Amino acid sequence: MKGEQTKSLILESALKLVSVEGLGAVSIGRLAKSVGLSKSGLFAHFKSKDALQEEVLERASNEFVANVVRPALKKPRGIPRLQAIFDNWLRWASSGRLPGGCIFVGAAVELDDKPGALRDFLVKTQKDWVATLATAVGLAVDEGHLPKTTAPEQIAFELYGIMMSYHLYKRLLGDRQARSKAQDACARLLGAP
Amino acid sequence: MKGEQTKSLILESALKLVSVEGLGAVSIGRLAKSVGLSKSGLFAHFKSKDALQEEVLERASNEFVANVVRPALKKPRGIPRLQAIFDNWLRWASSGRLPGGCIFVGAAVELDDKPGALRDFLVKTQKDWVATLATAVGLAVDEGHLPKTTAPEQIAFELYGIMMSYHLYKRLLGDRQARSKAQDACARLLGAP
DNA sequence: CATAAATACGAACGGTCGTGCTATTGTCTC
DNA sequence: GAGACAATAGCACGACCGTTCGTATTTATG
Repeated sequence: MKGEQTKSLILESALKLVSVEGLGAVSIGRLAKSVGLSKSGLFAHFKSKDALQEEVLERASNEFVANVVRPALKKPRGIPRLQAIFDNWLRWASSGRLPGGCIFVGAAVELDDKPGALRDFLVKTQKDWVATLATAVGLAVDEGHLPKTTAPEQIAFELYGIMMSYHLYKRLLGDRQARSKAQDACARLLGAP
Repeated sequence: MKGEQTKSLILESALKLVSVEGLGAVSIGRLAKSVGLSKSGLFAHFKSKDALQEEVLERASNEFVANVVRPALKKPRGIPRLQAIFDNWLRWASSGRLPGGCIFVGAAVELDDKPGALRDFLVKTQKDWVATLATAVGLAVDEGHLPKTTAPEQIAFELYGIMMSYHLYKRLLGDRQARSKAQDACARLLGAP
């Protein structure tokens, strides 16, 4: 089937466009032009714009797992794995791969007041993600890398915040030290009780 | 002049609408309907949509200063003032006043890749804000409330992150403990070296 | 190679968008 | 109260939106 590979090309383009302009700001017409298809030709691959957006989010989620989560699972449990997760996230959030930064940061803010299947899907992926973070922290406690009094969900919350702050400092404020600030914050979080 | 007070009413409505839907998603027609004006009648108050958006951001900034920054300045320098800033921010970020949450969180993500006067204005306000945070931290160091080795800009970065994480946990994930998580994170940041 | 199916195109639909015009209404000043 | 001026409404415009439909072209299948 050639359809599948065209669809994949469309989503590839959509991912970049969405990362820059946001989910709601990408129109089918402009996306079609960026891929070199006609509006209706592109539309035929998805039954609706909602479906297109959902597939974009799904693809982003898959890439996130492949680039951030999965590689880190090869590292030994505990701090090394946590550190790998964090480093991979930093890389993902500012790789040229997504020229506009992490899609989920944009989607989270855009959809937090917009009920619907799209929001539901996003919530699911984000809950999965913080659960993954918390689990990794829990393993670090088990390994004795972090004190037994550590609350994994609290650490996940703070890691999430560091990443968001990094995103903003780098992309909006243009802070060249954003990365080192994020790393310092992470080091203190994981290094001191 | 009646014009000014109508304009104020428009901005009042716009603030709420923008907080829920985002800057780019609020159209002049819908805003007009929500205020009870005709599209052109409303439009006449601003020479362009850009100008309208800028005035919305400016008003939000004024409200932010009035609700978050200024009241905290009455507290004594150091930890008490820092704590007040943080508490006020939490309240602002989830008061019914802005039904969709903090406007700047939305605007920051929406405008980070969209050059223009609007983005420039936002960057200015956000830099002011982190500078204010850092200054408050510096004062706490001067007062001896925080160790002399504290890096104020680093603490500001992390406070920013805690607030962003709180916003997301509460609004998107619907976490009822978001507030206490944010407070715990803040307590650790300001309470332990 | 023929044929059926999958894929892409172009045009058109009712809507909404931001933004100009021209009137008409309302409000302030003397 | 009348005249000047600010404020609002109504309407029209071109552009783009998501979506549908009929048709042409490409691809896969026998």
